[in-house]
Amino acid sequence: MPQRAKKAGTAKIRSAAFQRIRADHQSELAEDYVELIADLIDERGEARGTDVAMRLGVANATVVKTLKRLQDLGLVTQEPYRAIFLTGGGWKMAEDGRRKHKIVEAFLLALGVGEETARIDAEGIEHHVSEETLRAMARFLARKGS
Amino acid sequence: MPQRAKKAGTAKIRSAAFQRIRADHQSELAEDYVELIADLIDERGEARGTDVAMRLGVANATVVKTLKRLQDLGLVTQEPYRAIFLTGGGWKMAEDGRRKHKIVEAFLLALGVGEETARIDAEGIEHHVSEETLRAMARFLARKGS
DNA sequence: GGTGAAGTTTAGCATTGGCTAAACCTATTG
DNA sequence: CAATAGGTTTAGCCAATGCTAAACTTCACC
Repeated sequence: MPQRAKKAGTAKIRSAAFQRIRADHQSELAEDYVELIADLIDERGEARGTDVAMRLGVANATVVKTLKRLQDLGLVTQEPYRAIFLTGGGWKMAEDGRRKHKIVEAFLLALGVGEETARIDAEGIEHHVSEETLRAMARFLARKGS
Repeated sequence: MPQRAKKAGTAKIRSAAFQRIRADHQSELAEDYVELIADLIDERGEARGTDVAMRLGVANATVVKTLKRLQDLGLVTQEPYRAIFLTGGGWKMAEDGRRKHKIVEAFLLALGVGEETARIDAEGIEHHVSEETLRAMARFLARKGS
């Protein structure tokens, strides 16, 4: 007794996009953390919770809680009251994030977007671009650069 | 007693990006809902909770709960066991989302990204592009089209 | 008009990611 | 080597978003 014809197939395909976005959001925070920790280690030799909290704009306690989760995920290691380190997996994720970020930001700049905006938008976009889109952006940059 | 020189200004600017992303995430779900409801109303005259749930790929109960919040936000109206309607503000938000989505998707296609990927990526990206970036994308499309 | 299937809501639970306040280490400095 | 300031963690709260299972409406059909 369908009140209407159901485009079931369409619905399923559509929902896939939303499901991917929800999954992305889950990893997004993790990526932001490890990327930031990697930056801090590179910049100043170590990453402290307070610095992470400041740069992310959240409270200290929030960082502690999230780091616990990241530790469970095998991305970081940590002793109480000590600096934060990345595991192999953590570094891999951080590098991947930086790679995406660089491409997206460079691409936006090449598109004519201002520096400040490019950096901010890249931060939001980097977690939602597929490899295919990244390749297209890289292609654009190569063409433009030549 | 700084163990190191603090680039306080940089930290503040950086955290702004993350704070915007967190804010974006809050409105993101709302936008997805109203956009989807608008689509359903246009396509078939009314939006039912079940359809929304199916297309988003979440459980029915989740939709009910979220719609309650959207109602509090003044975006939708609803009577129990009845279809869902958008308020003026809801329509405005939906239109804005569709506008962004269209630009981003068309832009990705113009970049050479495949249809399927363009649609999925656009869904994720549309909530994170500034007006400035949208203008740059529109400019690109205009140039390309001419 | 009664009945049953489909759609909707309620209830109750889990997880994530925020917060503040208080307790707790660490390490510089006097 | 004690005091103390600053960094870190714990405890306990809240809101949002997801779920399943059970209760409740609606409506089409007999």
